[in-house]
Amino acid sequence: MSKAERTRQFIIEKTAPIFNAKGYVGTSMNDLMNATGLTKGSIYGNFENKDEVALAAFDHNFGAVVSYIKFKIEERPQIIDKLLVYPETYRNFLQLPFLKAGCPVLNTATEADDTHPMLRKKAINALKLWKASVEKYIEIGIEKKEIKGNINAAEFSAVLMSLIEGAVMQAKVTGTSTVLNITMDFLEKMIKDLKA
Amino acid sequence: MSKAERTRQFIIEKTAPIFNAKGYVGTSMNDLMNATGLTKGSIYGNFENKDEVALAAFDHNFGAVVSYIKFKIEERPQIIDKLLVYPETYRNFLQLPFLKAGCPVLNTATEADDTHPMLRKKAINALKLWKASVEKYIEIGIEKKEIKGNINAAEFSAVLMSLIEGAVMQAKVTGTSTVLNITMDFLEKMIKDLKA
DNA sequence: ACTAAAATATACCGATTGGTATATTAATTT
DNA sequence: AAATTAATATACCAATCGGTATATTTTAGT
Repeated sequence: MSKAERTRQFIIEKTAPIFNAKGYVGTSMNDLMNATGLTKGSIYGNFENKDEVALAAFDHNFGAVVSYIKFKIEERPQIIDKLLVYPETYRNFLQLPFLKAGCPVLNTATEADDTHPMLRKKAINALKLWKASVEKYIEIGIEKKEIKGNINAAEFSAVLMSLIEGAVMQAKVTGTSTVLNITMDFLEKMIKDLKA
Repeated sequence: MSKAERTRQFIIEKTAPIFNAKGYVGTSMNDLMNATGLTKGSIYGNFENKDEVALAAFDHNFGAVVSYIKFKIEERPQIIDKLLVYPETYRNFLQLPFLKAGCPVLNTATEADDTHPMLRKKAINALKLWKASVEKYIEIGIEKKEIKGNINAAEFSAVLMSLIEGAVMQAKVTGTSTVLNITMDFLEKMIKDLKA
């Protein structure tokens, strides 16, 4: 890993939380300089423009969530237990360092939908990956007879994702976890109800 | 209604959709001038600063949703039918002029949670009103024996709101309604299941 | 240790930001 | 119709925006 590659990674890691908290337009080059301790010339030496930093920051933020969840899922042998990772994770998202500014997909989607096509595309793709992953587990669960055969994977993933994103939004803005906990309780019941 | 009051209202109506689409930081005074056809001096003659326009714009955007839903709810005598207004409305939100830029509560909450305390407070209050309204209908429904007695109003409102907000976010960013329709189908089933 | 190249800092650019003081126009009152 | 007040437009402000050209420093290869 060259010096430049390390610096690039350093910039991404330091600025990613700021982009997630303040959004794309809300984050200035000055913010990036303060967060990294580097000067503007140094940042522009490693990135073409602000867009490129923001896009890399999103990948980093989303990647952190994905790898955390993936790790927890892979620890568990049973499909139902794997799916329970989602409510368990988001129930405590305010305490998780890479999620305390909120879900990067949610934040990026609501800001970029009408304003920033490239970030929007990233958010769309993240949703697609998440959906595909949940559906795959449902299908595997059905195959393995761990999940009832009549479960609709597309419906279940839509409900799971909507519940999480909607509850995360409410918890983040209010600063309280009551609605989040109630919603995650409901989701856990739903997941356990999948059992064949 | 004085000229000034009419102008103030005019500014709010013309700029509210822009604030909802581009967000608070993403909307500039220039945007407000273009949207109204008025000059900066004229806008500042009717509002103290950009904040005051943004706060009034949020009230207007949220008020539009509330009055639309309230009207539809009041048309229906049965509690279950009243609650069905929510999925019916949000299922078509991309076609409704005051919602086509997305839910103002969702948009404002995700932008303002870490950045703009006054807008954040407005979003929190909007959620509180929505929650109280849903819970009230549940309680009335139970009293009137239209809804099962063992239904938890707090749980139901949390799930209803999370499902809607999460699905709206996904529909808005992807530009497609499949996930939204699936989720609203699920919510409708849940509401019909409340029946005593 | 010397040199070439890569990485970072400095100083600047024009454009735009939110905001204001003042001039001008339009509406209201007498 | 004249005078007063309210509403709007014009012209400007300092600060900040994202971005760049160039100078300086640091790193890596010989």
